Amino acid sequence: MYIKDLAQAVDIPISTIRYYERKKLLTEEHFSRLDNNYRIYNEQAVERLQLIRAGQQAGITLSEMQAYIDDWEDNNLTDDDKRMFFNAKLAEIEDRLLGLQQVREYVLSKLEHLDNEDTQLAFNHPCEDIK
Amino acid sequence: MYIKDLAQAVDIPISTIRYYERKKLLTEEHFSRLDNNYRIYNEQAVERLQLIRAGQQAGITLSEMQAYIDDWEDNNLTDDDKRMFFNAKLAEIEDRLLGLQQVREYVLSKLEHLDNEDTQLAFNHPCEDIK
DNA sequence: GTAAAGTATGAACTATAGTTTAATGTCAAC
DNA sequence: GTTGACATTAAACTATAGTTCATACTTTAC
Repeated sequence: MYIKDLAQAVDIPISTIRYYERKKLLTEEHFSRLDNNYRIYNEQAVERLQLIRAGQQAGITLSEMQAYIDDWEDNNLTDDDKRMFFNAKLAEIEDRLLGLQQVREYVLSKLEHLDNEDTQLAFNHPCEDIK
Repeated sequence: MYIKDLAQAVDIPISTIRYYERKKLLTEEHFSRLDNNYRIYNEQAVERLQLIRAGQQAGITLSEMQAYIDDWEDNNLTDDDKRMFFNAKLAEIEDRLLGLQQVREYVLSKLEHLDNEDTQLAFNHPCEDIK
């Protein structure tokens, strides 16, 4: 899979794919080189890029992801280290999920308020300020 | 309320508060000046900063917020405009929630993998659900 | 009345996440 | 054998969201 094909497969610009490689988020495991020096990517590359995008959606930065991947792939860690690491990450994720859900409620309430406004406008009620 | 008090009230650095002012996210409506040129903030400032933080949680950039607040306060937006804006934001939030849940599943699967390893190694109890 | 703490300003600096550019190499088609 | 589409690199550039710095003025504490 040439870089162009990978870019199309995951809908990420070629320049960004090379940037991720510079940032060590893509390594030798994700591609090899042809004689002409062109990169040839494998399926792991697709998965890694999808994981990066999922992580970004979740508000995890590239360096956080990098650190996480490093820690995972470093076998200096005992199972307990790993468990602690993942439990910590999980707690962070749960926190973020909660926050995000709150913001969703907030946005939803604004939408409802707008809809109520419509019904109320007919009766000329004064509109209170939104939050 | 001096800038220090505001900073404490909303847990945002003083430098960031001044930065938001530079970015026009805080205006004359949110503070006045003493004779010595010190800013004195009002409750609206607290609310505005909380709104900014909530917006950021929802993935709204400062310039988006700036444009949105301007339009909102100039009454340039119809209710349908507002509805469309919030619906778009809602879709983005749902996206982020999905991404976050994917990452949680991924982390959970890693933890389960570790625990299964343990079960085989040490006859440990199966792992109860975390969180 | 001097030092420490707080406030002000503008400008430079930082980090993150890329994008763009320039210069060059490769390959397939005509 | 030249054109065009693709590939390579390093380096410069951009935008966002701040932070830090240098310098200076004000207020509070001792």
